[in-house]
Amino acid sequence: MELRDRILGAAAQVYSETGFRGATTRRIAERAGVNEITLFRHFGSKTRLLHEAIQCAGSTTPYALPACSINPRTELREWAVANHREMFDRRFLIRTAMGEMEERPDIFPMDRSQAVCAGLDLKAYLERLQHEGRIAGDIDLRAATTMFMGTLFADAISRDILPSMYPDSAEASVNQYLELFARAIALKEYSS
Amino acid sequence: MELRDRILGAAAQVYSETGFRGATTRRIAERAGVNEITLFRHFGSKTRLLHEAIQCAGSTTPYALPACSINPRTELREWAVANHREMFDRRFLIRTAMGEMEERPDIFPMDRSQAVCAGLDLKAYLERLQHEGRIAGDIDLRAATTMFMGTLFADAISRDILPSMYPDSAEASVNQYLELFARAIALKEYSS
DNA sequence: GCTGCAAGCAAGTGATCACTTGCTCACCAG
DNA sequence: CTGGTGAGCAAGTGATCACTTGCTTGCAGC
Repeated sequence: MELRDRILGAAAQVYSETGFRGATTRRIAERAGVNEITLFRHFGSKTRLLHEAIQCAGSTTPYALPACSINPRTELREWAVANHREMFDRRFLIRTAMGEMEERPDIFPMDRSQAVCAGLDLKAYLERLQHEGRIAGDIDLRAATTMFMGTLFADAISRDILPSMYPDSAEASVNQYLELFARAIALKEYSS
Repeated sequence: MELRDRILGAAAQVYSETGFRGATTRRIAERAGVNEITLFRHFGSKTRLLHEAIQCAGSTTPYALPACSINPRTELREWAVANHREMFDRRFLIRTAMGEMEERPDIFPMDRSQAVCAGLDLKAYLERLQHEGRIAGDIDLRAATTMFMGTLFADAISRDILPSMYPDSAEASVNQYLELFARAIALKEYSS
């Protein structure tokens, strides 16, 4: 089964770099160090191969926020850093897939993507905090969640192509976003 | 000159939908209602045509913030709504161009894109406000700018493909973002 | 040693691509 | 009436694409 995974990895990589049309079976086979015919014997067609490869490369084990928060600031920081890194590592795939979303909507399962799941996780976490009175009651948590996720997302997929806009390190930037976010939702520090 | 502009418009449109490889000269000519050969007579090659078309479709007249602010909240809202709308209208082009950025870095002048220019404008505006004491002095305005621009950007390019994440209207969402942003930077209301 | 399977190799097929050539047609100025 | 100009049309060229066929090779189990 090692060969199959090598092909899938190569396919996802080539797709991320050149898109569906640019990911020719020749290039994928060459990248995987495999004869072109082997692709067709294993996956039938280029479409099926890429579909499976992207599905596989896009799936992720989400980094969850704790059900019972002790130190929100620390928990949010670790969560934000982990989520940012995950999106940053997949930035090539994300950018390519988003660019081809209208033409091939089914190739990347956006509605169960990491960004959406993480957003739901964050919103539930913030609602718990709000219920405990640690966040001002008049805050629209859906907008706050979307804002914070959008900030992390935009940073992760733009950082490498707009270096002048992101001079600080990823971790430092995430810390600054978190600082601003905490002020926006009037997050109360833990009282110990 | 009407025909030339029609070709450029069709080229930008087809590129936005299908990317560089998918934007065949046949499709562009068909969309423009023009013989395929006319493209080559006018622009020499597909590459030159698309280059000019994207350059043209990507250029924009920036909506500037006032040099002397009277009502920051209102000024920021109008600015944010205008910038969001501009990015939203160009979302197809932006997504496609970002997806092909590594393969064809020169086709879309990112470093002078609307997002970057608007970000610089916003940062200068906020610095003026901070100098006037209307924004807390310990706020990192670069991070704040990046956060707000990132929020607007992520909303504009994700809204149509993640409707579950953006149930509210664009204008309502921008208002909510602005509300949170004002809290984050501790923006003081105008005192009149 | 034999069988069966997984993979490689050589060659080719029809489609599509960007781009070219040679010609025609309509229009407009002098 | 004539010459030039800008556009269309028909046809074709070489390259590349996804995918197929027929055959060979290496290897594991019996």
